[in-house]
Amino acid sequence: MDKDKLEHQPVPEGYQRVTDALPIALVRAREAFLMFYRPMIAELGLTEQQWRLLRVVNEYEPNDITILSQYCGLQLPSLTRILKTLQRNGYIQRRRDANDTRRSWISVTQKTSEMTYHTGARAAAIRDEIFEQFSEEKMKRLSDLVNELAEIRLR
Amino acid sequence: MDKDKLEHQPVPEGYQRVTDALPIALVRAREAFLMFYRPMIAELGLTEQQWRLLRVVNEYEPNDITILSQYCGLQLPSLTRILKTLQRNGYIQRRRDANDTRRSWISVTQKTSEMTYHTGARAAAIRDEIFEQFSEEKMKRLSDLVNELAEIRLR
DNA sequence: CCCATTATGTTAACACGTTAATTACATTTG
DNA sequence: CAAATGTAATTAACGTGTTAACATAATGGG
Repeated sequence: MDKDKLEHQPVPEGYQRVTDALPIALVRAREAFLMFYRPMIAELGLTEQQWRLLRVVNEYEPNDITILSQYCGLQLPSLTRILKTLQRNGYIQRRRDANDTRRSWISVTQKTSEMTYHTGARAAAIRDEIFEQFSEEKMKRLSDLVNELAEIRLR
Repeated sequence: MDKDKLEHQPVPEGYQRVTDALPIALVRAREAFLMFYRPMIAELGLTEQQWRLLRVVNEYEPNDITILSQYCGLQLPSLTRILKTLQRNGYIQRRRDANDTRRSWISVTQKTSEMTYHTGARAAAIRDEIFEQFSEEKMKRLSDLVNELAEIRLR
């Protein structure tokens, strides 16, 4: 290989500058967005993933762990751990499926229903605060594109 | 999906359905995108974060750890660990700043230059494959929006 | 100069991400 | 119906994410 070229960092045909890399931008965007919610989630004594899972279960209960995994963007091994913690702390409950004993049905407890209800207004206020810096219209355009990207698959 | 569940779960004014939540969509989009690169990164024997960091250092070397942290979207404690591993495996080198001994200057080794050079074409091919499912034009629109969102800040 | 303050990392502790292997049960097939 | 295959969830092992505490070095106002 031509060592002189490397000293000036030549790039092959089609090389993409790393600063254009989408995954990094996605991580940073998520980070900036979540920053607004962290104080609230921390006050509840939850992690961001626990909060995410509880909101999903709250809306789509009862449901099995595989489906929850897809809705939350959390992998099964993570979910196993998180559910264990949340069950221990009284946020969720599980029940074995009678016909297929491999499966469990997950649902929230009253504690979670109440928490979700009472934090709703505050979460909405935070969202409005975000809209002041990033309009609802832009957010809509972004969501559509992001959701579409989330659908692409390796062939 | 049973949207009537909320009958027994009234929602406050302004409540946002969790399936509309942007952070989850961002995670899933990143996941879908990265799926195309995982085989290549795995073959190199690197993790996704190590790969990300090496690409950044390769383009912006030498640089200090705090700046790298910002460019990569990796936090300092993570970077400390990753740099330790990468240095042990001969991918990067560090040098103390003479004027400010707290700081380190990170740069790549020849091993990394060569790797980056040789994988450039394959990475470009993967990107083209992605463009078949998600056009370059959409990608541009998405990147712009995502980068703008990444700039918002808590006041 | 000196002390308080600020800046650059590192360490520690615990939770999550990722892959592979495993367990246990269900379903299909020969 | 038994063997093979597939599926739901867990476990294990290791790396990363996140927060707080820490160590050390630079800096700026008395």
